[in-house]
This record gives sequence, structure tokens and C-alpha cells, in this order.
Amino acid sequence: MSEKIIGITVKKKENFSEWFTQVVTKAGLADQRYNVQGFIVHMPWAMRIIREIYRLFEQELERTGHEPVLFPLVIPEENFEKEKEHVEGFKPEVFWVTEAGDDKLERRLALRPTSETAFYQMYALWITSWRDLPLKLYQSVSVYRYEKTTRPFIRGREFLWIEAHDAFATHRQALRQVREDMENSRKVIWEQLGIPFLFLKRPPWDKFKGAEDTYAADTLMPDGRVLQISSTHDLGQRFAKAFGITFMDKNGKERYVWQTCYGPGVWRILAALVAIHGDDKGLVLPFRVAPVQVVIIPIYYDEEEKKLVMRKCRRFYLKLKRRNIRVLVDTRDKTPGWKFNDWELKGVPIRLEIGRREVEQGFVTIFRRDLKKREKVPDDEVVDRIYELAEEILDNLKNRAKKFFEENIVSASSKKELVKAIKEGKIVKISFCGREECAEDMREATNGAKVRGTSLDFEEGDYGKCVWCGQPARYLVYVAKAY
RNA sequence: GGGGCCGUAGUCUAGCUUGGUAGGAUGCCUGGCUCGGGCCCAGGUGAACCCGGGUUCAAAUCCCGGCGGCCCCA
Repeated sequence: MSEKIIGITVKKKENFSEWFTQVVTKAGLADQRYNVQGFIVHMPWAMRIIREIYRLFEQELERTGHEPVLFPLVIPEENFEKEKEHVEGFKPEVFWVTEAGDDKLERRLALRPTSETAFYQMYALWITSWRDLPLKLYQSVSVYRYEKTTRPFIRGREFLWIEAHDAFATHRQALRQVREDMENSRKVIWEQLGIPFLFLKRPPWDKFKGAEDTYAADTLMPDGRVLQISSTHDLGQRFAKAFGITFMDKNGKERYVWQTCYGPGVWRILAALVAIHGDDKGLVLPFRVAPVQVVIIPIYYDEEEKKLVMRKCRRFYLKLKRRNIRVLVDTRDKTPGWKFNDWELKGVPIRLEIGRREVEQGFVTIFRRDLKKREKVPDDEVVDRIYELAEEILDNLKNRAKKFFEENIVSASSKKELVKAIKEGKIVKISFCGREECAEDMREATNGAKVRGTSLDFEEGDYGKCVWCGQPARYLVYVAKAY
């Protein structure tokens, strides 16, 4: 009865926006009541997941030769102005610090919207010889952008990400880095978190401002809109020239470095994790990033039974703890039914139910969150089964997500087909002329569908006629509505 | 950026049209309960109604401004 007002009250498929808002609030991810638009309080359950996501990326970055740094939050205006296209692109979104105490500051300080202009003036000081290259540094920080419409974890005025800034002696090495960044994203976002995505080369008008080329990962949200969750940019030598980042090569010749930057959007990856794996009961977390991986629910009716049951609970708690599994015995004074619902809302992947029956008959009831199924497992097989389940759950989530993703990528060979598919929330592959005006016209006529770019292995050529305007098509592109 | 809805205990909400002692549910605290799917029973607790100004004998209610949130569309 009262379930209606306590749990998630809408279905993910029927009203995704509302469902997402409710999950964010009710699963204890964020409290949006902090009274500045676009700035949210990150609650413990979210921070624990975010920390795990960070750990996965940082591990991967460090494995491939990056080191951690922390640059200042503020960037003086003169740095910020150095790369023309970059400043034009970001200026409308910058928060400025203009006063301190009673003084008006002589020069305004930008709150970093991204840190190229902070990093690269230092790179100019640090890099002098070919021996200093490559230089690969990253930071895990929040950045600030004055966005008009905000949504928790999807678009904020303050959000969390990682930014890696790399400098190389040659363009070839820089391009290899772009590949490495994509591989990093694949390993973490797809393999470990089970979020499928397309890596696309963005059209020229949708590049990162200040980059030669932008490559970005787009995943698909349940409402049919794509979400960019990570991007990597070939910066060429633009910033090197703007900031004077040069090195002496082996022949004693002064050269500009070639740069890349990489930004996995940790905030948005959490949003995708919530949106893609979650169901009508709430979150569904992969074992790897779950703050609590196994929750043990004791079930008893009186003090004597409690003693028996708790002894077994503690035994399994210690057993799992020793294996570094994040485990918790829920001793709260609530009914088991209440606890079941609570942990399902929070997405805990595995639950052990231990009551009189389990104690007397030497088994444990294991419930898996992703399929909402129970199984009885003999005591001495429980630990092994948990390890198996951790993998099975991830595989299942991956398969489910992949199926949804692939079913929603379609081709269209006519304007009509394209419009229809977009309306149905698909990612649509079409032949395309490559003109910005055509893309713009398409966007207006379809209520916002955008050309997201070409696949990485794509080669320019003759692809018949542009599905939208009928002119000769030089490209195959993916089109979708986006966040 | 455009349109709509909204702000009343921790949470959800009634009251606002027609100004006059703010009501319920849930939560929280006590106690009880075979407590295995958001139980159940009894008692208790909790709100100067988002902020600022105005009209009035009197404002949650009417007027103006601000802040914040949500939904739909771009």
C-alpha cells in the first residue's frame, strides 16, 4: 500500500526525467536543496560510487604513464585570453571572481571551466628539451560553467571530471595518445561499468574550442537522447603556439609540442550508470563500484532466534570482510521487507538473507539485484558463489545495456525515415553532405537532432546522396538528439 | 532561450478562489507485535507556511520583487 509513496513512483520507460530525479533523491545520491542553481550536495552514496569510478580511471591513466597534479581553481584573465578560439567558445560560460574583501580585483580571475590555459602556461616553463617529453599529467577536480538549464549529474554549473593534459614531440605520438585515451574509456566505461557507447569524431563545427579534432564517447539514455560521457582532443600545436611551449629536439632545433587532452566526465558516467542499469525499483550497481557489495539481512522474531541468526550473520560478515568485499550486516530496527526495498533502491548487487531456516539447514538465501532472483546456496559454497555472481551480474548488465543500445541504432535512407527514427529516440546512421548549414536545417526540422560525427575507422568518399539535402554525400554520420 | 507547474513539519500534502486559532499521512521517539517484501496496535513529538517589501484591524491566502525546484519544448 504505502509502497506507492515511498519508493520510485514512476516507471523508467514511461517518464524517464521524473524517474531519474526520484532515483537521485531517494537512493541518496544528491540533495538538490542547496540554494544555488546547478550546484548540488553530493551525498555519501554518490561519493562512494564516484570515488570508485575515479579509482578505475586513475589506475588506468597511471598505468599508461600519467601522474597526478592539482592546478589552481582560478585562472587569470590574461591566460584565459591567449588562445582565441578557446576563449570565444568558453567565455559565455565562465564564472568570474571580481572582488576580494572590500577590494575590486585588478584582474578578474576565472573559475576554471576546463584547465588548458592553467596547465599550459606552466608547460611552457617545464618543457625545454625533447627529454622532457612526453609530459602526461592529469587532475581529478570539479570545473565550473555557467549553464542555463541544469540537471543533477548530467549538466551542472559545478561538476566532477578528470582532465589529462599530454604533450608530445610529434603529431604521430599525439594521435597515438588519442587512441590510448579511447582505449582507456573503453576499458573503464564499457568493460567495467557496462555502459555501451559509440566513439565518434565530431564534425568540425562541434569540436572542442581550440582543438584540431575532437573525438567523443556518446552513450544512449533511456529517453532516446545521447549523452557525451568522455572526450579526447587533438590540440595540434594551437595552444603550444599560444603559450610558447617549445622544446629543443635531438638536432638542436626548437620546436612546438603537439598536445592532447582527455576528459572522462565522471559526473555524467555516474548519470549513465544510474540511467542505463537502473530499473523501476531504483539503482542497479555493478559489483565493482557498489559502495556496499553484499548486504546481510538477519531475519528473526525473538531474542533467542536473534542470537542464533546473528551468529551466522557475523560469521559470513567476517568471512567476506577478510576477502576485502564491502559487506554490511543491516541491524537496523526495521522489518526485513523494509530493508529489502531499501537496499534494492540503493542498488546493492548481492543480498544474503539469513533466518531460522538458513541456520537450521546450513544454507544461505542469496538474492541478486539485477534479476531480482533468489537462490539457496550451501554455507560452504557461498563465498565462491558471490565471486561468480559478481561476474554474472556485470555480464548480464552489459548484455542488457548492449542490447538496448544496438537495437536503437538504425540506418535511414530517406528524410522521412530519419525523421521517424529520431522521433522514436534512435541514433540514426545516414549518408551526409558534410555541410554545417545542412546539419543546422536538420536540427531545426527534427526538434534538435544533431550530427554527432563519424566512426573512427571512417574514410571520406562517395556515399551517394545526402539523406537530408540530396547533395553528394562525402560522409556516413550518426545523428541523434542529445543532452 | 521559450512555455507551464510549484515552494506549508525530515518527507508527501490539505488549506489559498471568498483574508480570521495551519489539518492529515508518513517520519522520528516510547512500548507492544512470528516482524521472510516498504506490516500492525497504543501513546508522544515535530511548521512563526522560501526570503524581502506592500495592502489590511487582521496575510499561508491578495499585490510587487527576489531566490530556489520540477516538467515540457528549443
